Amino acid sequence: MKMEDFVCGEKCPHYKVIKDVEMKTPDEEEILDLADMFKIFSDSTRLRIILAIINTELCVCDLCELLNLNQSTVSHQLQILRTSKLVKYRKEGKQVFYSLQDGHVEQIISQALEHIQEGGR
Amino acid sequence: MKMEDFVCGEKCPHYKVIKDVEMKTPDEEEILDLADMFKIFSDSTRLRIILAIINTELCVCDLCELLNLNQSTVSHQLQILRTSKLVKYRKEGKQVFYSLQDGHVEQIISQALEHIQEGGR
DNA sequence: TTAATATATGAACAGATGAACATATGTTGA
DNA sequence: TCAACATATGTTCATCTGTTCATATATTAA
Repeated sequence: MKMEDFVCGEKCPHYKVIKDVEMKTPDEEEILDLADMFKIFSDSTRLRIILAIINTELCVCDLCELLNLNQSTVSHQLQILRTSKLVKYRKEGKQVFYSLQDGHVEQIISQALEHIQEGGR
Repeated sequence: MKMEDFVCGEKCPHYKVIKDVEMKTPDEEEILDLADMFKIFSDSTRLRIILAIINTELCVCDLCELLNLNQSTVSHQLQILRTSKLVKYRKEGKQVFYSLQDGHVEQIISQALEHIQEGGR
């Protein structure tokens, strides 16, 4: 990046600071992955599914009951969670039991929950 | 919830488990707030802005340069971040410097980043 | 006051997304 | 084999979201 490229000319740019930040920032691909992950959590239906199976494995039918959603909606969201490798599943006859892939998800969510609970300020 | 309300009749429902999960799950409002928070993080532009100001306050112009975005886009996203109380700002003449509201955001993001970096598995 | 600069905001448009419906797949037992 | 059940998936539609363009506001200096 050259000095002349700055929109604000020599008036505003904090050139050194920018260079510095550029160094420390995760690369583009990581940021996109990160955004994708948060996108999964950004829907309340998916979040409710995740919270439901945080300590217990549940079958699709249980999730429908618990969350009062129709089966199609639940299955579609579970597919998204499967694709993003956030949940694992186990088949038992006709039923499929879902649970969280690992503890990381739980940590991320409970951290965020803390932030919420500390009040809007 | 009554037994008869179950879609799967007496075949599938893990009644006790469901009751149990219901107890431990955060209430609706909290889940919605949580989803809203993740929604903020779910856009790569906003995420890049957040990551940029994670340790340094930056003016809008700096952010435009650093992220190679036009000024309108940055301002719009900053408004969203302001509204959700995730950033604070400080005016200095014509410029406005933005920084993170508190350390929680950083923690949530770095935790998620760890998850990403551990590989897709 | 006027011009230049930094930021904010309104409107419009393209693309993304979640829910619902219909239907398909797969499993079990008769 | 067939019927019942549990789950998955394709499609459509209404809604939401991010970006861009144009313009407004605010601050500074001449």
